[in-house]
Amino acid sequence: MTAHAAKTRRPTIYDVAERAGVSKSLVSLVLTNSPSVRPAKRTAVLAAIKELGYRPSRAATTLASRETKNIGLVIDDYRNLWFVDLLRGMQQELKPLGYQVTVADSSSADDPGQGTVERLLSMHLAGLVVAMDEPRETLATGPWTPTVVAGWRENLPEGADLIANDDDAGGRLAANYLLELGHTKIGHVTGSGAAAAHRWAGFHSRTAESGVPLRIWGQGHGTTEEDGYQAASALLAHFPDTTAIFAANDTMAVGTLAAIKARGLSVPMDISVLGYDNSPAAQSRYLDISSIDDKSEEVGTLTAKALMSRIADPDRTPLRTFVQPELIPRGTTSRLEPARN
Amino acid sequence: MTAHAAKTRRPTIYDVAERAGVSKSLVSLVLTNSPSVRPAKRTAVLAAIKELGYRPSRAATTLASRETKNIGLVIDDYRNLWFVDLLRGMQQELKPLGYQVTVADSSSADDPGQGTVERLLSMHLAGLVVAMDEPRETLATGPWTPTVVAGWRENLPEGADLIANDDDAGGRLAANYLLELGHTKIGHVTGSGAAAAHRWAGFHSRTAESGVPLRIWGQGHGTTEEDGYQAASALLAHFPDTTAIFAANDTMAVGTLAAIKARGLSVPMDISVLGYDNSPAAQSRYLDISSIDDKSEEVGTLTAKALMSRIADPDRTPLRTFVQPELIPRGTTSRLEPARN
DNA sequence: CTGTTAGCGCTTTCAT
DNA sequence: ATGAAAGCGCTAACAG
Repeated sequence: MTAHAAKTRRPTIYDVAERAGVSKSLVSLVLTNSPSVRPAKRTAVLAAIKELGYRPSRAATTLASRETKNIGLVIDDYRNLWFVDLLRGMQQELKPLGYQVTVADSSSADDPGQGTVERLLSMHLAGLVVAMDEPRETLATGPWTPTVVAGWRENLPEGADLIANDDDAGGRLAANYLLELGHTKIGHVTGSGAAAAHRWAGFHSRTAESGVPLRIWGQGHGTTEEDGYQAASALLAHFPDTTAIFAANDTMAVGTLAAIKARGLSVPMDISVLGYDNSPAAQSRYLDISSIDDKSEEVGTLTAKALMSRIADPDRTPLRTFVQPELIPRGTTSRLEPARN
Repeated sequence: MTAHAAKTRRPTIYDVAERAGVSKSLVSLVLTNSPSVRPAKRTAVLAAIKELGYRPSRAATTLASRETKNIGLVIDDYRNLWFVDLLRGMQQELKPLGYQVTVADSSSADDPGQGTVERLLSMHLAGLVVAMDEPRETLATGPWTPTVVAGWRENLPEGADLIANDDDAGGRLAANYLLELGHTKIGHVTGSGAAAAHRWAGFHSRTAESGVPLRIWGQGHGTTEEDGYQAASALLAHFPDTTAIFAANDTMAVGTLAAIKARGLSVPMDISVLGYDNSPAAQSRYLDISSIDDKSEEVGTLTAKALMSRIADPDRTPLRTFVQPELIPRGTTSRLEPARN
């Protein structure tokens, strides 16, 4: 903008029209990339826009056009990095179509969950993606906004699609892997939440098939690193001969690592540790944690597709899609040494 | 909403008024919490709102009231967790005032940086907070939106306030600490970016004062864990007698830890490692990395205050505020054993 | 206290 | 190809 741009009110489409010597409608036409605008006029308008530092008002545009290209993504905590891949997957699918996604975390709202959704919903969203474990209650999203739930399976809003990583299968994958490695004194540190519950269920069902008893700790508690540390510490205190521990998520796996270190044992020589999420922490060169990849990015692209298809056909029957997780072996797991035990 | 809620258009203030048997203005009054509404009418309106599943249109509200209570926060990557504390600090100050903050990451925009800001700016923001290191260019924010830059000091938009952690002081703090611990063979792994540059400068100025030469690695490269690993590996390959390494950030410190482990050395017995940011990784019970706390939350509250004061007085002279960092000693640093060397 | 009347900035027919 | 006019849903004076 030019130097004389005083700190006056922000320019409107009228200012641009006047400066370019055209009508407001013409400006609107170039704004929407209408092909039926003479090049000369178009450049004149573009020039005026630049000179004035004009930026269309999103509010006015939304109001007038009665639709937005915005889709909202609700997560529960920015520190749960799994949403980053989810987001990337969504963007990949959505950006070419001109949509933008706005993310909001519910933890910062006064009213956990509902407040954030409320706020997002008030902006004429084209669609809503809910990605939080443990929603306090069923979300009242209203029937006007296509919504898909990513990664959580309880209390789905009516009519919403569900796209999630198959935590049950992931749990079985984990159990199978540890069993194949020869472990039979197996522990599991878990916590609250639907995801943890399913991982546990899958894990348990597989170990049960092999007649291997499970040492479980952490039920009803949180899923932070500290929770993982506490649960693993307790587990090891009660069952010192444990040779493998499956943690409900990578963060808890780090806590488990701390608990093992605190007992003076080493990983994976004494105890194997397996996490879940294939988070940045697991991928860390230093931590190098064996983990189950929940394919968040794929969940993201499928979520986006579900959204698009529901926008096209609001009445189609709700989807229930489960993405198969994948085991990523790394440095924290190893075959049980015959020597031990 | 009731079961008969057909999938029709979303209800407007008119529908609510009609259902409650009042005028549109009255509905608007209860929406804005006007005290001059009779309780009976108010409850009637509230009931109608609930029954209809009505949600005010943000676009219309914004357009009509000519102001929003929205402030935007631009970051460069959701994985850079430092923004979480910044955000918390801002929220703490802003929420009581009724403002909400919308965060957007520039990495997901086609046009890095500018695209995101552009989008944010188009929504009648009450204020804008820019929190990214290494902006490609000066941001054209326009004079209509009060903006404050948090944590970065180059290429400030004209008229913007600056609130940042004092990286120079932090660097000096780091050097002083390592020196006090008795280290004299000191290394530094750094990377690109203004923050890293200042940390390095401060660190260097302090070691120089004590006549201690510095082994520096990583200039011009990135600041990821892998970058930290590479830089630290190279540094140690050239100067195997190094006893302490200061990393430009915690992530690089983790990479440094990996490099040290790869050489078969241990921390802090053989080498002390000091990070910067006091990130969740540093605070991890398992990693337990000594670090410099950049007081992001405080930067956040000051940022919010700067924003509020500028909204009140758009013409006040730009602030340049530096927050003093604090050293947090943890398990990765220790006094140099007299035995060694 | 409550209803009426103007717009907010922009998109959209509909003419020209 | 371009201009005129009519709203989008809501707030904000003003009257009653």
